[in-house]
Amino acid sequence: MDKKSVETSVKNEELIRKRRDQMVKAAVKLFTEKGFHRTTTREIAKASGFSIGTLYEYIRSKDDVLYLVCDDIYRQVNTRIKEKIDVKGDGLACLKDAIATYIKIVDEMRSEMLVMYQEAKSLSKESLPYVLNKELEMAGVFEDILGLCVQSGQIGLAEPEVRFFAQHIIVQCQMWTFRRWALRGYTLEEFTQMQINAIMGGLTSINKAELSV
Amino acid sequence: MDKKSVETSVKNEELIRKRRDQMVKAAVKLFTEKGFHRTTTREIAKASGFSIGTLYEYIRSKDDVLYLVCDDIYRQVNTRIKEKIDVKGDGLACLKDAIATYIKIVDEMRSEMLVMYQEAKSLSKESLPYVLNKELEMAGVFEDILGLCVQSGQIGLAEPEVRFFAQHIIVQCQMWTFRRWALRGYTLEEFTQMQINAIMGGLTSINKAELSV
Amino acid sequence: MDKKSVETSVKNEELIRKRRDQMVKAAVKLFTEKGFHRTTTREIAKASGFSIGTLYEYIRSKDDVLYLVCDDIYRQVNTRIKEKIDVKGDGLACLKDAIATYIKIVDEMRSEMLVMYQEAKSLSKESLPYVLNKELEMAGVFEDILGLCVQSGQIGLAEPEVRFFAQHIIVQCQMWTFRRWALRGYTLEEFTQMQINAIMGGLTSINKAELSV
Amino acid sequence: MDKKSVETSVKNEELIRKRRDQMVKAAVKLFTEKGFHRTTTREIAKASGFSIGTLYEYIRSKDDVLYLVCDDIYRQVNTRIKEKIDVKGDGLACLKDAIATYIKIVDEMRSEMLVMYQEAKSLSKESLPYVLNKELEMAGVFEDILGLCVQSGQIGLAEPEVRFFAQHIIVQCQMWTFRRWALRGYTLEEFTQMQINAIMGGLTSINKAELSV
DNA sequence: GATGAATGAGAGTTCATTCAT
DNA sequence: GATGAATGAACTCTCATTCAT
Repeated sequence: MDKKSVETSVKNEELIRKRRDQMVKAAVKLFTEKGFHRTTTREIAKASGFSIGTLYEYIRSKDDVLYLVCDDIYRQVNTRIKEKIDVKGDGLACLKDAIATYIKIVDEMRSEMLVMYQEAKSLSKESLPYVLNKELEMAGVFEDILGLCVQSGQIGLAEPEVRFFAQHIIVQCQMWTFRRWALRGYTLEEFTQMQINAIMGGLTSINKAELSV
Repeated sequence: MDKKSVETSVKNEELIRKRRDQMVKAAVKLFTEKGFHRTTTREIAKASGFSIGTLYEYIRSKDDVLYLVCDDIYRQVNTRIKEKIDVKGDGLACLKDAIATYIKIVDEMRSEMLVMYQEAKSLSKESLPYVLNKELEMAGVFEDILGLCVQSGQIGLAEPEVRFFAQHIIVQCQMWTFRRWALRGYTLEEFTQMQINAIMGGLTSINKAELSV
Repeated sequence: MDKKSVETSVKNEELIRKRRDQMVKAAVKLFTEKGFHRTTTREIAKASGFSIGTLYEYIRSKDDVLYLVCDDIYRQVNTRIKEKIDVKGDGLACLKDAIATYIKIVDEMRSEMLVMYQEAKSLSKESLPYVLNKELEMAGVFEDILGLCVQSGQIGLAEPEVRFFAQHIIVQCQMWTFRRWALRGYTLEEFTQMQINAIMGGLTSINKAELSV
Repeated sequence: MDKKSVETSVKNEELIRKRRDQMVKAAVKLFTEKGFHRTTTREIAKASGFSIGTLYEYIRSKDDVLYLVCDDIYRQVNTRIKEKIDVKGDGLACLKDAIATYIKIVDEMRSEMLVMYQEAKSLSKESLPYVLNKELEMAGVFEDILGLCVQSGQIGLAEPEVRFFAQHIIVQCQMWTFRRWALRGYTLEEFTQMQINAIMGGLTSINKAELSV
């Protein structure tokens, strides 16, 4: 299931892309302000710059809008990650860079990601797994980097621990969006530094910690 | 603003407590299944065991139900925390216990907490700060424990770092609810152990980590 | 159909009178402020100083309250008219006095009468004729006075004209309630004087007027 | 604030006019039968010939219907008055004609005006002044005619008396709607003749009357 | 392809009335 | 006689969706 899977009565692919861009942009703005359920399709159409009739030429239902929004956001996030994060060289250095980079991406796409985390639960039974999969794909990057560290002997983690740690890291970075209210006092730089310390510290000292538990 | 602040036309306090318990229990179940917006007041009334008219004798609007749900959950979580977490003795040992205990509470109240994190954004402008405050109160417990560690010289953190770390810990523990889909492979015990390793490792090695960054 | 016709489950007549007085007083106040339909039975009960359950011990339905209110108002108006208006002596002088007196009564019972004229249409099919009858009874007083004038030869009106003129007079006096917004500029005295001039002028000159038409 | 001030989600002005005509016509009928409060929006929609959804495309709330009804009635009344009443020539003759004409208009629009006088009180705080203003506008026509009489020396009235007398006349004419139940015995012609006698007699004899009071 | 008027199921909420206590 | 919790029919209003133009 991918972007094309949302059926359309319009044939011109170029136009579809254009209209959906307008739509997603408008929807993210509206969902950010008032949430998915409190936003009406009329509002989405109006903010997109076309009529309600036209909106329904490019989607089958309001749920499709949410799906397109989530899909678009993941697309962007993944693109940026692939552009900016290289999985090679020194494992730990690579990880540190990746964390900083990912937090920066999270910061740039703050509203979008917040919308996604708050509304994803409203996705249809069919769309949700697809979206969660994209999230796992993203986690994969961190798993790869952690794998690099393991391979080079920098850290000692079994496979299940690697998977867990990737999630651990992602959640910490995303916290910048969903716990914003509790982090008002910190700048992006401070937050980044503290997260790197906390995460990487935890990682490198696991063996010692395990002994002491 | 506390529980009593939601106005009622019913006067019998005992009855109010009873009916609201029924209501909150029913609402949590329904919100878990289909979310706040997709649940109708009629469904809440029915699941509570009384009529729609009776429901509205105990609340003024649907939003009140959400508020009562959040309020009730925090009340329970805080009660359990105060019952089970002692802030005294060896700081690090205390912290380890606290993490394990908190994760256990999170696990027991999984549905409730999930509902809260997903729907809190729908709270009214007046209720939201109240609820966020309860969350900060909860974070306070971890700040206190970290303070204990700092005092005893077990870890070296400045005040802002303490506040940050408390949030860091809370988010990691709560992850057991909102990232459940990504943690299917782990038992509660495994998850707890890994989090303790990750968090406490990170903590004790911060000085070292800072040097190496 | 009279006051007693509104059935009660309470037997003590004294109590019935007392409770209904409270009720009517409260209802007039509320109906004045927000109209019959926008006033709830709960509000009436509360303003009356007893519970909703008690309210329904003294009425069968909300409509009964309106009936009791109208009935009570007519009772008061008629009592005052009978107290203060004498149908004897010089016809025209008597009429002039009656007009002034009636306007005074209208002024004293402004809110009550306004409520009645605005809400009477909501009376049940059975109550309305009864209330309208009371109004005709009131008009009867003016018919009697006009009869006095005719008998003494002061004015020359046939019977149908007498009936019409009584209505004409009553409407002009009541105008002080229902056209208040258009009469803001006048004092009660000015209004009274102008009405007397207008009405009595019309009356005494009818023969002449008829010729000129 | 005029007809257009009631917001619509429909853009086609022609259609708005048409639908609102249907709506007002239906509403007047229903309000006449059962009053504003006892009429439901669904009934209005149905009687208008469209669905409840469509009704709400042309109004924002039920109150708007009442406003549109009142506005429409005044529009019609004023149009007819301007068509049929000329303020020129012999003052008294003009006045006599105006009274007869206005009573005829009142008779033609009996139900409409009755609705208005009974329900206007339910208009919103913003609409009421607008509607009362229209009524004063109407009174202005009679003030002008009376002014004509004063100028030509046919009657001797000061300005405040002129304003009062205009109200006096209007109320007498409208009485044909709101006191119908008391005027059953008279034909329109009889009523008209009697009112002309009563009003014009009062008017022309005022100087004389004042002396005798 | 684009439009927007029309639809009606369904949502939240109110309130007159009842009846066990 | 008094109380007030419970009831549910009925109300106003919304909004996703369709389809003729």
